[in-house]
Amino acid sequence: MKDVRTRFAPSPTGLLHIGGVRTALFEILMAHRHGGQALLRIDDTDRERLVPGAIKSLIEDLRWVGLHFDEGPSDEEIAKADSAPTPGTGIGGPMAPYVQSLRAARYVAVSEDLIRTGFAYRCDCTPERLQQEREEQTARKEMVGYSGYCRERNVSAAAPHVVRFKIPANRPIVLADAVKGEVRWEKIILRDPVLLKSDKFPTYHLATVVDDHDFRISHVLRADEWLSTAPLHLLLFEALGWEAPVFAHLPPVLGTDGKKLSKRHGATFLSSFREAGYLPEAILNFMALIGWSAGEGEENEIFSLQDLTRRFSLERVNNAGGVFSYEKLKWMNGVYIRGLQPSDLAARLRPFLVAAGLDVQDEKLARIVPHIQPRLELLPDAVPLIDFLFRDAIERDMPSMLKKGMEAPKAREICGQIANSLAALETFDTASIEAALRRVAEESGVAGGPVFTVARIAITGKKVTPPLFESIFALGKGQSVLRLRETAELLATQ
RNA sequence: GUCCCUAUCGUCUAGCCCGGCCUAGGACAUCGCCCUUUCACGGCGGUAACGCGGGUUCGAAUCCCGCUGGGGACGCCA
Repeated sequence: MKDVRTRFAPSPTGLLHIGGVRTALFEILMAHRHGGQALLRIDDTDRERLVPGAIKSLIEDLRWVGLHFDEGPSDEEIAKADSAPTPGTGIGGPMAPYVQSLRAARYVAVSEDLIRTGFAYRCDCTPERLQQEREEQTARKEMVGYSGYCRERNVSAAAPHVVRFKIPANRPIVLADAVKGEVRWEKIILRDPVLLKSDKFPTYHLATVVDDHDFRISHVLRADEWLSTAPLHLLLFEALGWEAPVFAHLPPVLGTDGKKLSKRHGATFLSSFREAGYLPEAILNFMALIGWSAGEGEENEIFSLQDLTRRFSLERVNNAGGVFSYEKLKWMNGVYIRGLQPSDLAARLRPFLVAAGLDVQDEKLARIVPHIQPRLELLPDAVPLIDFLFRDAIERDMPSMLKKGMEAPKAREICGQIANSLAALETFDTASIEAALRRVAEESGVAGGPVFTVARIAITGKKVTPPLFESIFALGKGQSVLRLRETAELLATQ
């Protein structure tokens, strides 16, 4: 396959949705698999729904998740298109501009061509008139859509108007979709859709066709919901005398109830996942698996972006929609966390610890990270596990310490003994700490388990913690001894 | 109402195009056991699916038809 070029064309109306992440991923996988380019195009033709700063956040989100486009809007373009731009987010490319509002004149020119060649016409029907038509059609249980009233009226270009495409009657259409296979329409359901709005901006239909042609897009990968408008797009390519790209309609990402994934199902914005402590690598891997699979003989499910790029194929894209499982994503996030270099994990953990109000000390963090690594699914899971390292005062779960026959006086004695033997240690490392604790257990005639529980709660305050000896090592000798003595005093008053 | 897409364990899916190797494989979740100083990780094992009805065929998850279920589209939104 030659000159593969794909595009991701979000509209700057808000934050990047997780479903959009999958589309963007597939665009990139497809292009890069074949040595081509993936472009980012900003579809800002709906002037009413524009959200200031949205272009910037879209690009930042894509960058954070590890999706890097080869061409896209430059800083200058973003500055022109977005009332709240941030320099440094631009991408740039040889076919600028990549923002549709900056190409507005091009769409007007194409729509004029279409009128001239008889494929389109001006229409000045009022919204009220259209509304009325729709109501009547609904009442008659007919297909709703524009009647074609202005088709032969030769509406003047001077007055406010829209430009509509003339849908040919009874014209069968066949789409050779790269994932759905051959899709046929005996007749087209759409009724003379608007190409150019009265504000002279194009609708999606016109803009996407013109741009996919102008940017030499070879493969259009887009969500399933676009399938029903594909005949229109095919007709437009034909009317314009342009070769249509290959279409590939991607199966939808669904919520647990089988409906399109939305806020009701939980977090859907990519930024929410970032804030919840998901790793970009895990998100990408997981999203790839909704709608795509490696195929027969492959039982592994963990794929880096590079693996995915090497293996991706439209043929292996599924037809049916898939439910987004937060549970499985979490598991996969844990897999990726476990695969991180401890220093890397520490760096990713840091902001979450700080956000939780902890006074993070990097040496302690570095000591404990390898031991919490297999215990994390989400980054913030670390907070309750290691907050004892970064607080001066801790709350102690005394009821859990004094369980299963462990009496307060005995616990107090154990705390004292451990404090003494830790204090006496010359080399303070996990091996010597372990030896010391085991010795205390032996001398006090109590099994290791109960002794460790006493120590654990005395030092960390909790019954669920990282491994004890490593925790003590990370905390440090001074603080550990201090906490044991504090606990002994606490127990004296019990 | 019209049109289009779709249908394998609770979930993601392999297998389907090229019928027999499928007593339907893997993963998440779940249950049990092992490991173990807590909690995890890890290991082992279990429960669990071809939507229904007709064909075609010696033989169908795989091919054909119908039904049903689910989703989407029918905007001067994308």
